[in-house]
Amino acid sequence: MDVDTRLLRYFAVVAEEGHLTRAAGRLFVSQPALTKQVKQLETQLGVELFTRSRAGMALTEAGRSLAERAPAVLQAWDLALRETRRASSRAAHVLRVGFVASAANESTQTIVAAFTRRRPSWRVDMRQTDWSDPTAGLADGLVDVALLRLPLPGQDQLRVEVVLTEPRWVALPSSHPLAELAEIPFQRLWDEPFIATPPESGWWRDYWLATDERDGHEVRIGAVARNPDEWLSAIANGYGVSLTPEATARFYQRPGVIYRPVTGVSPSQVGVAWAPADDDNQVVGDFVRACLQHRASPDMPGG
Amino acid sequence: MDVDTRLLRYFAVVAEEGHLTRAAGRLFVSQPALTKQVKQLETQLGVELFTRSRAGMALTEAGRSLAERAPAVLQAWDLALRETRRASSRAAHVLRVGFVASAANESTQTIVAAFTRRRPSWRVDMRQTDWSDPTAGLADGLVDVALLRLPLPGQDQLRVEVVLTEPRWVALPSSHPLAELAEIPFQRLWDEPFIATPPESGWWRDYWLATDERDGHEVRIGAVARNPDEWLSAIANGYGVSLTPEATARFYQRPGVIYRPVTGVSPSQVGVAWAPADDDNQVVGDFVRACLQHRASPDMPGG
DNA sequence: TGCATCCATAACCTGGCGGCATGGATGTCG
DNA sequence: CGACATCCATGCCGCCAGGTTATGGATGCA
Repeated sequence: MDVDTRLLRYFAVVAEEGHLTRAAGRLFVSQPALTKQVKQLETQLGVELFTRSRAGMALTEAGRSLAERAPAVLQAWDLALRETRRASSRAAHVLRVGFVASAANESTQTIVAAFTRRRPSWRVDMRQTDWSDPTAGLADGLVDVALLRLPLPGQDQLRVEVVLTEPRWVALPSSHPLAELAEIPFQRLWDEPFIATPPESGWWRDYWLATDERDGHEVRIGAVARNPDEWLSAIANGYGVSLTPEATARFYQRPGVIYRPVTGVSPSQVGVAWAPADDDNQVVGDFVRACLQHRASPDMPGG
Repeated sequence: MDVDTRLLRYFAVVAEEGHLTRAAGRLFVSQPALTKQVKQLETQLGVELFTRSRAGMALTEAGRSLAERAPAVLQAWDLALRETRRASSRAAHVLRVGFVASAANESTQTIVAAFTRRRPSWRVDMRQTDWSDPTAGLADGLVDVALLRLPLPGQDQLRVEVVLTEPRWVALPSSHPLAELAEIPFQRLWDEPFIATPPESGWWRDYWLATDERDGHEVRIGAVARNPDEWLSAIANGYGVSLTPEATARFYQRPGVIYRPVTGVSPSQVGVAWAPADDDNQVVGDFVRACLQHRASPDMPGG
């Protein structure tokens, strides 16, 4: 008998939540859709997985059994998926490089050029992810190596080398009163609403809100942005301000948004990261070396 | 990303066969359907799995990677499926007993009655499968224990106890010339067309065609039947004759079909079988004991 | 009694899967 | 050299299954 892994994911979430309605929310589908899917799974299996009540959905014995084993199925598929994609890019001499918007700056082209000199037969496939995944797809095996903003959650599961360090600035609506200052003490921003990355990004979100550097002061979220366009629009609309790497000031000029240096917040770093499984991967190694070479002589592309 | 396990099965078969057309045959789908499914899998993965040529489909590197891991996914799902169903019937105090049509005879009710005396709180769920699966669902984990016709393919992966032995008879169209004999030497049937079980039943099919007892004589297939109704119709229609257990003569009387003893073919056995994993399952054990008790005193249901 | 919170059901729309028929490429054989 | 066989791909169509919105039914709470 066949199943769609989607059904198993649905089931797993419902089992975990214990509520159809809440699970539907987490899965971004309507509650009737989930009702039908769960029912269908039960029909296909010929087994009751939940006992329904107004209080929610409780697992039956059979449901518990499935809930125990479904994750293994999903993981097996996930592994197959990642390894297949990895094999594909490898065979095509394509290095998949993930990056988050804020990590891409002038250095990127220099690094890629240096890598291409080391591996002339290889092509670099740059893949940008939105800010819900600070690992830029590395954690999911979607890329072989990634240019990231440090620090980030899950960092200790990855190999990381620092490529460069730069101060954090702030982006403000150009009409903002503080825009008149040439340089802004962070404390002056404590009561401003901030534009935040999505909650899925974990404490990376907190890092860019600098929650640790507010002396206990509560942070106000003015809006959530998943990518530079949403972010720039939110700021230009006056929904809030946002810390950002200095390089952003050069890369994302837009009417209505201005950038200012900030004092009183720690600097940010760009790092190159890869999976421990690729420690012996010479191609990944060459890309990392290209990054480190850049670190040594950032102004000399031919370095 | 989600997949239907069906897609993975399709892929695995195509990978194994190396030919879309042949794989389609094995999977009982049309070749265009397979073409589309494989393409879709490739699109979803964003990866080429095969290199097409007029000679067939050859796996790419990525395809090989997937072909290595897909079986693990399918097995994980298969295990989850079986264990869930097992948990369900166990929790409901239901013993799932599989049987093939020809194995069910007078003994069945006696055995079930004896089991019920041993386990009054348990219900027996009798599940008949068609003749494409001689294990009556035991191999697929659809049942906990099965009443089968021995011998059968895969027998050595199962625990088996013989319940009874009976001669094989032949079923003929009533208008058949040989019907006038009170007893038919098997050799007289060598040139008759035979009704066969489906090919999926493996050499169980050959056993009921008695291919080993024809002295090398080629067997003629007159029709294929998956269940008693198809079988009786085929015989009544004159498509062929068929060996069958003696008990069938009592259970499946129908106008146009007669039964005669046959000399020169080995007898057949009814066995009870269970999965080695259930060696310590006391409920399965009780059912087996009920069968063996029946073997000791078949005429005394209370025995 | 009115409201909130669950899950189930109904009606509807759409996309995907399967089938058949057919096309295109490429060896093989008379 | 042309007819044929053998692959896989494509176009078209019917149908089902998944999703959505709106609504109903049961139950606990203020």
